[in-house]
Amino acid sequence: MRMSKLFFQTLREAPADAEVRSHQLMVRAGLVRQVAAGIFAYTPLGLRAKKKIEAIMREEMDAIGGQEIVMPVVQPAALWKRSGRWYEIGDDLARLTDRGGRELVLGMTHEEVITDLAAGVISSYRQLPLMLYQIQTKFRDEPRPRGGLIRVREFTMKDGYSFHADHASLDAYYPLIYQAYFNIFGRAGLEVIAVESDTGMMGGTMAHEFMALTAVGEDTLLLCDECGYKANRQVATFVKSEGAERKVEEALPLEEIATPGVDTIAALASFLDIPKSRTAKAIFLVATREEDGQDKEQFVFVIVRGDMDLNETKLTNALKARHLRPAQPAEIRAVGAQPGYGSPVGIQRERVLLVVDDLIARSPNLVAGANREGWHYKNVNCGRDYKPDLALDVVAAAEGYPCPICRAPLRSARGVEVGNIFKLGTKYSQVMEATFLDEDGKNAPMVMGCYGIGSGRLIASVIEKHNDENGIVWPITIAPYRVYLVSLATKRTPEVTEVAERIYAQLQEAGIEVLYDDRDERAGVKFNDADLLGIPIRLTVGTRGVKNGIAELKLRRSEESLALPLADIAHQVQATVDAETARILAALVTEPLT
RNA sequence: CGGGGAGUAGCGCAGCUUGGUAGCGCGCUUCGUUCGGGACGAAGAGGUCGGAGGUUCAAAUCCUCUCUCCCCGACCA
Repeated sequence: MRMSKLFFQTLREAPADAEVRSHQLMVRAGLVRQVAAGIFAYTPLGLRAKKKIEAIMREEMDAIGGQEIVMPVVQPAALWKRSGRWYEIGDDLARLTDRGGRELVLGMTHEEVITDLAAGVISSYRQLPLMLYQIQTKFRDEPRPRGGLIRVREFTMKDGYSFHADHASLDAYYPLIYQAYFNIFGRAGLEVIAVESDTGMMGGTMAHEFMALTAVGEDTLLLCDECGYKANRQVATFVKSEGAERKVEEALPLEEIATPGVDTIAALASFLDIPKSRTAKAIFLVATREEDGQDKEQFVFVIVRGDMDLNETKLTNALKARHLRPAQPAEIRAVGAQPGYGSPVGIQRERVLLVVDDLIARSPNLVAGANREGWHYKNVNCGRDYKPDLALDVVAAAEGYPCPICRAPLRSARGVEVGNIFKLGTKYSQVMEATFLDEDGKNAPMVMGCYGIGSGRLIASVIEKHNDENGIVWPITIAPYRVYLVSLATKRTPEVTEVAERIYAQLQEAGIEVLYDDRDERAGVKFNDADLLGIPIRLTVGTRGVKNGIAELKLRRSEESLALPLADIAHQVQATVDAETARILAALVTEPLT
């Protein structure tokens, strides 16, 4: 491609509204342009990178038996009503009506359509297992897009769905997809870790998220450097030993104490000069739960130790709630509790679901609120002073907490979720009646798995990792072009143009993707753009070189340059392409499923 | 949805306090000189000042409403 004809624009300065590094670089290098909040257009260079990544996805999906299909973005609401998600999902699901008044949705994912599709085609166990995938647009009306392509509303996703005759077949397939995912990210030059994750509204029994570790990540991960335990904070567990150690302490009499103006845990601990771990934190929530096909709201009173935080995901899952929201002050008072001085002692017990963290049940003599402004109780004991409905692990793991496997301190890190895989089981096949006849001639629901990777987020994550002060440093496997050919010709040096044109033709003939900077610009402009665009191999043709019969080859990722004889230059460039590609593939690893 | 910030040329910004001909840098066009790490000179093009309403002789500037975008949080198959 000739730069003089390319639809692109490099910017010397980043747009003011781009804060995240990858966003700034993608806009400055002319890969994407923002159209609306969380909605982007890809321009030619960005699209080429996207297609490269998607080609890798196709190869890896095909290698494990995947068959590519395409499903619609606009889908009938009826399908979503059948799965129930029409009612479960809120405003993230974009809904519209066609001219005939029929309800439609913009697909935010494709479980409904694929399950319906599979149900229509599959009728026998002989057709299973099967894996179908597509690379298609999704639309999720996110409340807050952010970070350029890190979190958007419209995006392209590679989503795959596998169908099995039984759980054993899915269990056998899962490690294959797990490895395929490592292959995809590895080939894209992105190091990821797989962590256990919440199954969320997808449902299912097992799930992993593939996380690229970066500070701009939206998820918090807990990692153990000793034994390799890794989990999303939403599901991470840890060893709660401290409470057990104090179990020997005897329960002391309940005592009411004046604590004027002390309405936070931090203030309470400093007022009484005790560690936060000797206090109980009250959290008031309202859970939406389905009972007899009806949504019902339930006031939930949660108690965790003062030094710990509630993990809402754990609580939501434990309660099988659809949704949790903070309770309003009026709602809190209505059950007999006092905001800021909340206590399980003396509330209208029948109106609340009382949940305590299991550590609370084992921690004696805590300080808790007295449900009276300016007063607290000392020596509150679970079991003696109040009886919880549930005692289970509902607190969030944090940096330094003991690893659940080996007790070494956990480390926390931020990550971007670039892919995820779920064992769905029969969640969708059951409600949508996607059944087949098994070997015994009985109807059974298909067992499903689903597997997703966002293209744009993956590109952004790669750039987030691979850049320097001058611009992007593409891994050669997904770079928009592999070679950036710089001609330093001027009007007075037509011989340089001639050589550059010849090299351009030779490289193209050799099948090497080359971006030819034939613009009438000064050397500095071209070199700076080359750095910004980050094409892995730069070939420079100038007066000096031409005189000596050489062109200059420089890798974007290194400072050194190499003189290449003009004769046979395509072969030498190809060798460099191969070496750079091999360098990335050498980093691929076999990851056993943990 | 709560909190904070911003909308003036393709990009980055000034002008607004104190109302009076809409500006600067980069980029873009033409010509000339230059030419191996973001050249120089000259001449140009490009604007409903986010939108609507109001105050005023007069509004980018003051008032009201509204839309959009960004950041933090809530949220996030």
